Amino acid sequence: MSLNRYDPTAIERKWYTYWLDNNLFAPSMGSGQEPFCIVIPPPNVTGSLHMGHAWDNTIQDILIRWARMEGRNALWIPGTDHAGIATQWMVEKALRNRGTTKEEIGREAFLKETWAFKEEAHGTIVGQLKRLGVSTDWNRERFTLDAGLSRAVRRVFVTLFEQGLIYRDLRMVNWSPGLLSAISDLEVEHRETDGHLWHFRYPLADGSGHITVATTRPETMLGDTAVAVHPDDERYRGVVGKTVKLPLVGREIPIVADDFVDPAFGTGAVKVTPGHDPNDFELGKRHDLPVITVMTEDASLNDEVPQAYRGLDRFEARKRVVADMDAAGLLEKVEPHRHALGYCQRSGQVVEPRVSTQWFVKIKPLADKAVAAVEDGRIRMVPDFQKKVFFEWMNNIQDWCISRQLWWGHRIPVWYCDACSAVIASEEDISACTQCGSDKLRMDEDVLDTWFSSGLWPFSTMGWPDDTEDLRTFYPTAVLVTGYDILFFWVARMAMLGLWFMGKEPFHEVFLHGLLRDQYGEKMSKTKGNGLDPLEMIDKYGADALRFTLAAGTVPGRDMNLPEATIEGNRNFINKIWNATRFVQGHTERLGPPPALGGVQPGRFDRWIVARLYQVAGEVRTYLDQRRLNEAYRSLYGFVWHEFCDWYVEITKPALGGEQGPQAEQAALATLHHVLAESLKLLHPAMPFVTEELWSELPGREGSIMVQPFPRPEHLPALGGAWAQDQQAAVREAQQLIDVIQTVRTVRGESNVKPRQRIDVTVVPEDGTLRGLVESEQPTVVTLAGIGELAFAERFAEREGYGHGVGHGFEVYLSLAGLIDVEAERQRIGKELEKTEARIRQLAGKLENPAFVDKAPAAVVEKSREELSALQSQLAKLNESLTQLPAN
RNA sequence: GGGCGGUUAGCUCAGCUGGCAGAGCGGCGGCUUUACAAGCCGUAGGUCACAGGUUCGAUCCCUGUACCGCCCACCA
Repeated sequence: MSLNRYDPTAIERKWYTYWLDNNLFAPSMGSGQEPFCIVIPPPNVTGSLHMGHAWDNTIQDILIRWARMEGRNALWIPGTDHAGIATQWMVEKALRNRGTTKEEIGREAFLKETWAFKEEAHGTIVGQLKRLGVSTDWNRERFTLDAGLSRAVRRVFVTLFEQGLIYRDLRMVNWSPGLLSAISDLEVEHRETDGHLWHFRYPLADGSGHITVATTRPETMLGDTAVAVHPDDERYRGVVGKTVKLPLVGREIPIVADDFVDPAFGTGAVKVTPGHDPNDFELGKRHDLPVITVMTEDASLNDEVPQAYRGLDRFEARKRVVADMDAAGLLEKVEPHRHALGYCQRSGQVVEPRVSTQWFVKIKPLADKAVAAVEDGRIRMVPDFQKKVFFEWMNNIQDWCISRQLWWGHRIPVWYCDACSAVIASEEDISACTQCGSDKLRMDEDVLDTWFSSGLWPFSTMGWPDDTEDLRTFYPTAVLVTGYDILFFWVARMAMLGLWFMGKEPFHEVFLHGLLRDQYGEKMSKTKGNGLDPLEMIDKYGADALRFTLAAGTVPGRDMNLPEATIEGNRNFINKIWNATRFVQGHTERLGPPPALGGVQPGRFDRWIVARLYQVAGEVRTYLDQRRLNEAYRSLYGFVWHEFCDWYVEITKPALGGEQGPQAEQAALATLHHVLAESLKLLHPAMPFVTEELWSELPGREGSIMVQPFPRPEHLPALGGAWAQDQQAAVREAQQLIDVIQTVRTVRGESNVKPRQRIDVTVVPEDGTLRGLVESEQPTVVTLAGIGELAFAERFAEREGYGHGVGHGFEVYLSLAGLIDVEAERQRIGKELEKTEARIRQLAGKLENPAFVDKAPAAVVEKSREELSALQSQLAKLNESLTQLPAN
């Protein structure tokens, strides 16, 4: 069968089904095979995947498919994350749209609702991943809330609890009034915000005057329990120990001295609200101040404040307090003030510091192990500079607040006994108190931070806490691929928990890619609506084009801009490969199946393209190994398009036309086939669908391209015959011949000679080697350069009517009588002269410098000398050519 | 307030042991060349942000400056 026009949608579904049906994504589990495992960063079941996911998964698929072709026991485990906050937020939003709330329908119904939501999102996500072509082993798919993973979560919680590394405490936490839950430090987003600094007068209780405090949060004054000044501040020396009467409230509160206060900021006196400010909370502890929480969970004022303010939202209350203070003549002044405010990442609400009882992980002991593993290289970071970022955070890490006042997630496996007040952590559900036997047990209402379960992902997905074959085979995983934006959220947690529970790092390498941006460098996001939708791009250009684009844009750690035009360009590249295959296929059908390489007598160009193929194969492997995907695919793209298609395919045309005898014909056919087939293999990890399709079209190819050996430079010597001999010479000679052809073409182009018009050419080589070379490849040179009569001369004096070109070690003269544009020619030569002269000055200067000649490596000096003399002879030729141009 | 990136062609970006600055897109000129107009041939375009330093030699290494982006951070 022969190929039609390239149409991605026509082939992609077919091959994905084929791969699944043939179970090609499962690990081979062959003994002696080196394992190579990746666990997918589980996408949130909140909706659909964006381009960032497509990027992340393309990289992983490339690494996995490559490893498979290298003969490794490759496994990629797929799965999804329940994403507690994010998912609950979406479902709550949906409920609100239906005019109800989760409280109204109750916990059980809400969870049912959320599971349904999850199922739908999951279906969408899996469908998208399949469209992208990911070769994950779907039989091993996991979900963070499934039974196995939940068991792992409980095991980890209870173990850490028993080790004293999980504790419950009354603390000031980041409270999200939008979510009605505590959130971790990492979930707080700091943003510079314009605010004000209000100066309030607090009258001294003894009537001897007032003290002025400065605050950005007037409403919290209703919860003030002190005023603080710096102990050394002369201005306030006399008032420390006195009390003030808190305006609007009437409470008498002390003036205390504390080092924390910065005398230079504001008035040097600060109101102290231990219930609503982390600093004040600490300060309050030092001075034994009462903690008054003046807000409800949704951040409106509660009954601890005077009647007039109760029930007001905190920002309403702020206005009211300022107005009332002003009315009382106690507002001294208001200054604009820009400061960083904490916002809840999910709900967007300003975080309200709030004292509450939460569960924490004492994280330092775990962090130390992770830092050590990165320091000593058990975990490698790509790019390397991310190590610094990692250490910075890990070395200043704070205890991790893991309880969330949500419903969607792993319930905290702790029971409280109302009879004996025991607190029991248990892996199994319990119905009676393990201390007193009472059945008056209450299970903790809260759930765990989502990242608590994702942190176990590299081993929970493999069946831990059971001792499974997967764990024994695939843990530690080879590489974790993700964006640098979740280094702390996820990578750090996996490193810590993996080392703690498995005793081994969860991955040998962390490969951090960047963030995707649009063509203007803006971060892609749903809210901005500037994101390219991966499915839309796949529909339009094919998954392979999208994947190749993402791969070729992958520079470790660097953000990528993704203009649609780039995807289009790469679709065109695929189209090029498609058509090259059609070309080869056409000749195969005509001439019969291609012989093996070992059975033909290769010509110079055959040896050249094969040598280049294996050079490129070496580069691709090296670059992939270094995770420099951009370089790997730049190299491959250039080879396939600009060497194989632009040159080699063109070069074979005369031979395939039978002009050079049966031997050359067979050699060309065999070489075309081989180079194409091997190129398809090199391309396969990046563009699996089209390479599989084209592979299946090549005669004599058996089985999926997925499991073919990835080409290596070492394969070249095994080809036998003349293939491995004098590769350098073949490459050098081919390049010289190409130079001759290009030089002729340039002169033709400058004089606007029609492509089909044959022109007589005289080549003036500097030595006999080149002449012999051109003569031996005359048919190729003549065809590709559009030459009529090809002649050689040692000197060529006649200029009139001739176009002149200078290449490396030769000149060409084109018989262009009547065609030559003298003025254009003069300008072109003039320009060439300038360039040559400039370079000569540069080189000569260098060589006249004794320091250079002395100190630079001999090879560099020698190279410069050679280049200089070549340029000088070129210069002479150009000058001669210029002076002999006809006057007009 | 600390820290990390970036600044290279009109645009988007490569350039990883210092030795002639590259690609894609876009531009310009020419092509119905029997795989491909999603193409082919040719071509123009750069003080590698700025200032110093190291070096025979710096886009690359060091120091500083200016912008841009990001991360972390409890000064009200």
